Amino acid sequence: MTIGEVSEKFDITTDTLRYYERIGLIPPVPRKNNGIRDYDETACKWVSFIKCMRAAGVQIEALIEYVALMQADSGLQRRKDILIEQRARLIEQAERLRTTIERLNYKIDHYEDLISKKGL
Amino acid sequence: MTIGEVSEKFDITTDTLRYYERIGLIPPVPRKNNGIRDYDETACKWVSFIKCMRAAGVQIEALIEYVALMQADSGLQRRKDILIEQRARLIEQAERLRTTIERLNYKIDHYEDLISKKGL
DNA sequence: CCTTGACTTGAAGTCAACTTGAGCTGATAA
DNA sequence: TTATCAGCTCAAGTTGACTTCAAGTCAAGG
Repeated sequence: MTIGEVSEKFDITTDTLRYYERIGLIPPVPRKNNGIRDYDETACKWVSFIKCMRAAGVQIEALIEYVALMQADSGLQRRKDILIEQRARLIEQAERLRTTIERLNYKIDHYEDLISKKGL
Repeated sequence: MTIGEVSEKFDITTDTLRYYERIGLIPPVPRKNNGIRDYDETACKWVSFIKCMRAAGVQIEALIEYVALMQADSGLQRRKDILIEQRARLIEQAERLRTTIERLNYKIDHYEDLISKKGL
């Protein structure tokens, strides 16, 4: 797959894909003889993984460390720890979202009351 | 309450509190004769509300508009719409978090397998 | 042959959301 | 009394995560 196709597929600009690779957020993508990136399934899976993590707000730093360990095929325990820590962050964030949504629900109900009363 | 006390209470730096007020993220805080901020209950409630919203990732822009309408005591329907839109965003984000946490769970389980096998 | 889309490095630009610094006042404690 | 707080303002700086630009080269398709 060319970078253009991957860009379409995951809705990430080619610039961002190259940027991600440059900073080590995804491992080096295999190239054709002419040096053009040729995304294989593994590369695509990385893109998908990173996209998912970033969309949830996982920090680039943590992902870079994870990807580096992955490439070195080392730090099994450390890799697991990174994922556990990031998961904990996300769980916290999910809880914050929950309470905030609650608060908004309450306020919105209040507006509904006010607006319906205005009509009388 | 002084800005310092409010800062302690909500764990927001005094700088950030002043910044929030300056950009209209919270309404102007009442002052003492000498010009020093004197947070009353209303002001504290605003701080609490904004802190909650920001922690969940609600954009400053939307909050500024909301606060402005609130001060003008106008745009009842618009205010409600802002809250509804922001709530929708948060619900989407909560869903993204959910799927990402799932994905991490899966990967972490996988690492548990690998690590336990290594011991054999 | 020329256009198109790929590629390079490296730096500069952008945007949101703070954070810091400069330079001030006025109250309090050693 | 000196100095050290806490407060004030306003402008400028920082950070994270891209995004764009310069200034090219290269290779395949029409």
